[in-house]
Amino acid sequence: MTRWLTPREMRGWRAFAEVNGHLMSALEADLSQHGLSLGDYEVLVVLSEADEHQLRMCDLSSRLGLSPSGLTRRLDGLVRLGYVQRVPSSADRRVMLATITDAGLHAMEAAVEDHVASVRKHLIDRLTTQQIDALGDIFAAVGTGLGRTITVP
Amino acid sequence: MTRWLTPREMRGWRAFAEVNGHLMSALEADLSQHGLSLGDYEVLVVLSEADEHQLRMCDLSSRLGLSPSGLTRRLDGLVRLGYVQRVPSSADRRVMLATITDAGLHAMEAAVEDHVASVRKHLIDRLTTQQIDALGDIFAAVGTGLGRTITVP
DNA sequence: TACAAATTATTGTAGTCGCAACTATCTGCA
DNA sequence: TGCAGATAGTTGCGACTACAATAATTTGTA
Repeated sequence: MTRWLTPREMRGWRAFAEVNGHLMSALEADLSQHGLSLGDYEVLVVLSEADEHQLRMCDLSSRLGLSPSGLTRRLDGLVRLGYVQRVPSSADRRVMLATITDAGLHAMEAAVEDHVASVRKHLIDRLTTQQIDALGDIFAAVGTGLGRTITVP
Repeated sequence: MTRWLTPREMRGWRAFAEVNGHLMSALEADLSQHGLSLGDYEVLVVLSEADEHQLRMCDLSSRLGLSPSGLTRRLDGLVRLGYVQRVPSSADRRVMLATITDAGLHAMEAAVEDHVASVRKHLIDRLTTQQIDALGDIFAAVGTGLGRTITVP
């Protein structure tokens, strides 16, 4: 027996489903002025917050929700830009450590101000304080269901 | 002067940013058991709710957040499956009307039950009633900022 | 120790999408 | 009416991504 969505559940789901993509597109478009895709930017952010500015490929791909091959190609681009380096791990010779370079840190810093403004403009500043808390609660709960823990710096 | 994100704002944004993709991947994976991508499914839903089961390509691409060319290719696939037909508009010869077929309606109906269960499992049933309302309010507000109006059947 | 199974990363291949360019058609205004 | 500009859809092309297969290395167990 199927439990259909109630009108209120339908409204919540549909609003999310319909707006989600447009929101990400808007953020992506704003960020492109700095020559970075949202995906590239996320790599730089995650690496900049990692211990010693480096992370194993497999950990990074999991964090970013990318397939291993997807991350390999994404890193190819960032290496070409000089923002990231590949460093073989001395502890495990299967492992490549993705390391953010000084140039990568500078590129990220150059973009972060506009990016924060973009997130404010399209998302945060449209919400009340209660809604911002609810947003965190909602996606933390969903993330838990998906076996994810949210990382907040 | 940049207004940085407060810790609570950062938590809301990061939770959303980190979980969003994983949520959509989970829904996509569940739906793939019916041989449909989430994108294909959305086309069928939108067309099934449209007047006379048909929509102009440009209206459809806007609704789905796809570029015109992206919609052309997506429809190619659905036409090949027999789920959608292209019908030239008699009122405007530039226009092609995308029309859902009976086979398309059946394919959608065959998938909808599992899809609703999937949305419940990963999203709705993890939230309180208040959070479900908040989800609708939040994305309706964001959608308004992006010039979108949410459509609820 | 020895070897099967698991783990890590990359490459080949195919599917998807957006941008720019193009064709066809319509609209508005002189 | 006639024509410039706007609008609708498709196609070429390049970028991005996932899946499957592959190679290298490590781990667990007999």
